[in-house]
Amino acid sequence: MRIIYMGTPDFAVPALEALANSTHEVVAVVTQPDKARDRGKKVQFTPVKTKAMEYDIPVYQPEKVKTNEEFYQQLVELAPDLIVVAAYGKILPVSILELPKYGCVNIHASLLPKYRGAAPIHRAIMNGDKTTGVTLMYMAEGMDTGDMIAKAETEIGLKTVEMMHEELADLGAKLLMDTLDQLLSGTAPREPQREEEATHAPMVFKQDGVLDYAKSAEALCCIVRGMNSWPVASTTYQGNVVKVWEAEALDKNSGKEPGTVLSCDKTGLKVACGEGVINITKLQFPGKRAMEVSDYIKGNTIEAGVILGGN
RNA sequence: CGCGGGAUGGAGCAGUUGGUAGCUCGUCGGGCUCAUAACCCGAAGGUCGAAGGUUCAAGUCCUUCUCCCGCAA
Repeated sequence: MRIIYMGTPDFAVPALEALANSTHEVVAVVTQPDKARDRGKKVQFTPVKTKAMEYDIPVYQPEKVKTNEEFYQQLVELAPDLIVVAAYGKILPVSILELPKYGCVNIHASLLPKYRGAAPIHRAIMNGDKTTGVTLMYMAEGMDTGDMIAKAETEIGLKTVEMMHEELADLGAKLLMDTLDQLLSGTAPREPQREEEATHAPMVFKQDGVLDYAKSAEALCCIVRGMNSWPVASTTYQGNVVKVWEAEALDKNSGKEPGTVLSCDKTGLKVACGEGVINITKLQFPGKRAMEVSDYIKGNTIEAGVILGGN
């Protein structure tokens, strides 16, 4: 069978790899255009493009897909039986959704209908959810609103976004492969989403990771994990933006004003919160690399009593 | 050539107007102690990111390069 794969970031790589290694033919990969990003504005390929090139699969990178007749014609000529999408990053018009004989399916990193949208993994962790998962679904016009085909659930525990990304990417790939035969014979199940249970997971920005010590230590730790390794939680110390990579909630109260540094030693940087105490164990100062607090204090000090956050 | 920060013993940092390279932690040895991640004494360990230049003399000034980091995307 002829399959077109559309995806962009690392999350979309495992499923592409699984398909490429299957008995089916991935006739084309569609991914976001190369962009000059990072320091020195170097042009970088998307992870999916890099993987596609390893398998010598033709890569398409249209700037626009909505009203792009030329791109649509290219897809028509490729005559796909199925289109698989995973974190592609652009909205597909109905004309494309209806093109393949067996439809367009999407791998979404949440247990739909919860966390529809751009940052489902981040939001699930930041909200302190116990579990999350991946959902394989048929694509519809709305944002992640299509009928569901299969799901896989997993514990969040103390995992960071980065760890969950990897895990869910693999789970998603597995889900796809387990269901592929049904998809390609038109016998896959279809379960409509319960609209009333739907929630949205908007994109995360740096601003979302600015620690507000009025919150509970528990909640702040979820944010820290939900922002690691991107965009990374942060706080302010003496006018510098300090990134907070790792932290744990301590089950005790200080009575001090939220944001007050209680102590800073090799066991961590303890800060008073609205509820509980947060123990920051790994941070990063401007121009420096991330380091354990136990390393940081070998040549620096953070005195007890100062207030972090300054806002 | 997008803007800026950094590269100093294993780790984290100092190093003033250029003049024998320091601090904290760690490591090793010894001591104190019922004991210790605590304390005391001592030791090892650095061609100061690389290459050139200026100088009587460069971690410190000039040039080029490499790598790392933040912002912006």
